[in-house]
Amino acid sequence: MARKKLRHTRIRSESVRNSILNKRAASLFKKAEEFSILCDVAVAVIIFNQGEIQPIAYPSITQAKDILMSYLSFSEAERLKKLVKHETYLLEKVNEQEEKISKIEKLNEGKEMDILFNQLVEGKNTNELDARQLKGLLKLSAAKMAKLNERKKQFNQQDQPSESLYRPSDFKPVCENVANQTSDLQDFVPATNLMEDLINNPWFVENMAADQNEFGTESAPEEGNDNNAGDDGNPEDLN
Amino acid sequence: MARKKLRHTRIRSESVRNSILNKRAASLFKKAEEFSILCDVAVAVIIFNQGEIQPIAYPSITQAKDILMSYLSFSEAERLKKLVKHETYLLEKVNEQEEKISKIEKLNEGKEMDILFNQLVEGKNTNELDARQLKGLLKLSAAKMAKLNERKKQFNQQDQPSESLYRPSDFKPVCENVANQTSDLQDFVPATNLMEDLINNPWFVENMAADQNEFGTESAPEEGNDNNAGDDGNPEDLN
DNA sequence: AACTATTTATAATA
DNA sequence: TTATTATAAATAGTT
Repeated sequence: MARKKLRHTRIRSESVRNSILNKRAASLFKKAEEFSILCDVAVAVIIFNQGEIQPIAYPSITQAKDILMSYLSFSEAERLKKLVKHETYLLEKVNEQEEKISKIEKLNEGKEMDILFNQLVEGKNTNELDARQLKGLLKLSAAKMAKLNERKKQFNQQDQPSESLYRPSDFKPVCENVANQTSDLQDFVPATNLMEDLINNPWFVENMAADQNEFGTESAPEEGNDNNAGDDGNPEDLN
Repeated sequence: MARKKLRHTRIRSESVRNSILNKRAASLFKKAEEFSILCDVAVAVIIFNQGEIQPIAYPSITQAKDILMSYLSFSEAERLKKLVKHETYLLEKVNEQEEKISKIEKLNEGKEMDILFNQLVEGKNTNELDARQLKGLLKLSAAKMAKLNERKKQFNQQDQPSESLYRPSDFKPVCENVANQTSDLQDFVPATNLMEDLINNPWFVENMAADQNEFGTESAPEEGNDNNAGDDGNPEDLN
């Protein structure tokens, strides 16, 4: 600097300031260039003049950007990469879990229906059930019905004495231990007959048929576009 | 600058080069500071010495970063923020789902046990069950047992005719529609008696008792540190 | 923009 | 390393 000591404050005159700015910027860039060659370093200089959107930069805006990014983005970009990876991982996890939930819920519904069916067998009042439960239940009971009917047919075909129905030729005691431990084993009756009795139980049959007629008209009239009236109980008719 | 003309090539000696690097960097920063004050501009200088991860920067790494980010990385920084937010969202979702799964699975286990119990009542061979199923089943059956015993006690206390047991005073037909549609309604027997019959069924009682003795010694001997031998079937003894 | 009196920066040396 | 110093370079103020 010359003629006088350098100022430590902002230059008031805008024209002077701009003049100085250009000189000093050029000088700074020249020094930066010398520096980078002499010392074999990468140097980036960026100058933001307030009011102007575009900065002036050494070696160039693009190069300065790249140089800076190579550092700022080293840590940041690594973090970014990790984040993206993490995000991908999380998204996968979410999808996996959603599938898992879906499967479990399906399974759950099936099990619930099984329970409801058994509760019904145990005498639960069907008025306590909602439309969804009834629908699932009907599906299940139709399936069970079909199974039982088939079994009944087999029994009738064989036309054997009723004792052999409860103790078929391949019957084995449920627990060998029990067989050895209990003395009054011969007069027990396997619980298997409980279900079989159902198909000969008029209450069960009538109740099942009535439920199918009633369904969708009283418990849940809003979604009642089902036309199950006159349903013969064929499982194929239930979705 | 002094003594001789400046070189236009890289300094060979590493010690000299490093010495020069420090001087020149300081000088550059000094000029940058003067410049920014005099001309009221924002200046950022970043010097990357190859091999070193951390750069040297004016006004500071953080400030240089900020200055640059305000121009170069506006979009990038926004993207980063959004990613972080998204990640938080996903993490929350994952946690929610994990809780959901946990709840469903718990519920599921309970239902499964209910089903197993009913299957057992229907005559399923207990040898088909694994240790976990047996354990849950025992818990459930003990609870049901207790309920039934209590009920049985009530019945015995009341000492009423058996018809009133099956048709208590508050009994209502399961389906009004059925009552109106079926003529042979009066001779139906509610299925409620099926479960009640169990507690008088020697097979069921013996089988339950046998299961508890057998449990953990044959079906799953590897985790058999349970000592249920001589268990009286009291539900409090089951975990 | 060019000049120039100075100040600053700094390469080589101690 | 640090200090010295001769000298190149930068530059405020002037024209």
